[in-house]
Amino acid sequence: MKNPTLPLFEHWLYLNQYHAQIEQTLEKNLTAMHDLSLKEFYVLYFLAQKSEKQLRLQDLQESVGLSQSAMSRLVSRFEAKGCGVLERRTCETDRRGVYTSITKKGEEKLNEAMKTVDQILAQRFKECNLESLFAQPDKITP
Amino acid sequence: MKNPTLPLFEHWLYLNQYHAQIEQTLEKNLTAMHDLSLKEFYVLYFLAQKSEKQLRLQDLQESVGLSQSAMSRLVSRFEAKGCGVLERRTCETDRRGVYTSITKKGEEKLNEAMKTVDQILAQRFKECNLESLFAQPDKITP
DNA sequence: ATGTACTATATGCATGTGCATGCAAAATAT
DNA sequence: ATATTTTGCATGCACATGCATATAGTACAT
Repeated sequence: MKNPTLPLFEHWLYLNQYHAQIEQTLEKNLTAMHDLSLKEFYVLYFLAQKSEKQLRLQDLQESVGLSQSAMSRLVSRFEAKGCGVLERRTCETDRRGVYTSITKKGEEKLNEAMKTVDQILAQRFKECNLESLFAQPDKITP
Repeated sequence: MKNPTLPLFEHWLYLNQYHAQIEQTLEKNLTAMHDLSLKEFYVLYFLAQKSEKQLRLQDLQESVGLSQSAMSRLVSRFEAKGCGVLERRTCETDRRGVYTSITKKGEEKLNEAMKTVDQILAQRFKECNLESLFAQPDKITP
């Protein structure tokens, strides 16, 4: 007797669309203005967060949310781009491991790119009625 | 003098992770329990929404948020799976166009799958402090 | 010390995606 | 009416991804 398409799902669709729009805007602007993919930006961000300015591939995958193989190749491509924001180095104490570290140049690039990102996020977060996204779905259509 | 990594971005990361987790759970469960990808499910949903139970490929792309070519192939593959939930038919009045329509069997499958989806969404929406996701970021770290 | 199990990353392969383009049908101009 | 432009979908191609597996190094058992 229930409505087969409950408003719960419509909420998800809305959230989905909202997320996709922001993601696409970030991707487009980072690429155009900083020659960075969004995921490359994430990598720089998570590296910069660490005081040692470096992370194992393993830790990067978890943070960014990619598979092990995808992250391995992402970092490879990123380093191969030759923009010098990133370095790979075999771990001395465990020579299976690979450390990826961000360079000074990388931190500067990150800071510049972060300005763009923050600007976009500020605008998007403002222009959208966020509360309605997460009003209790049950209470919207009785 | 500003902090180079403003909390605005952390909010985005949180939203991103939240979104990714739900999406992955939906994908996994739809595949396992109903032999449907999430995007196939979206297609069925948008078709069922229309009273005519059919849509142009063009309209489907927009609704689902895929490129024209991706949607063309998605529907092709979906039909080719042979589960009989979907039909493609050339538009009579404009023979360039293609109508995709959902079958009775498709609607039943959608309803079953929707139960799974709603169940997951209800759980995920509940177990997460959604308000904190969208508290005004400015006010969090003065 | 040697063999076995485990771990971290790299790589072959299949797949889904977007972009550019092709092709057929319709709309428009002349 | 014919030529040109536009539209809707299909398809070649390049590429990023996940899964499965290979490779190399480490840990553990005996």
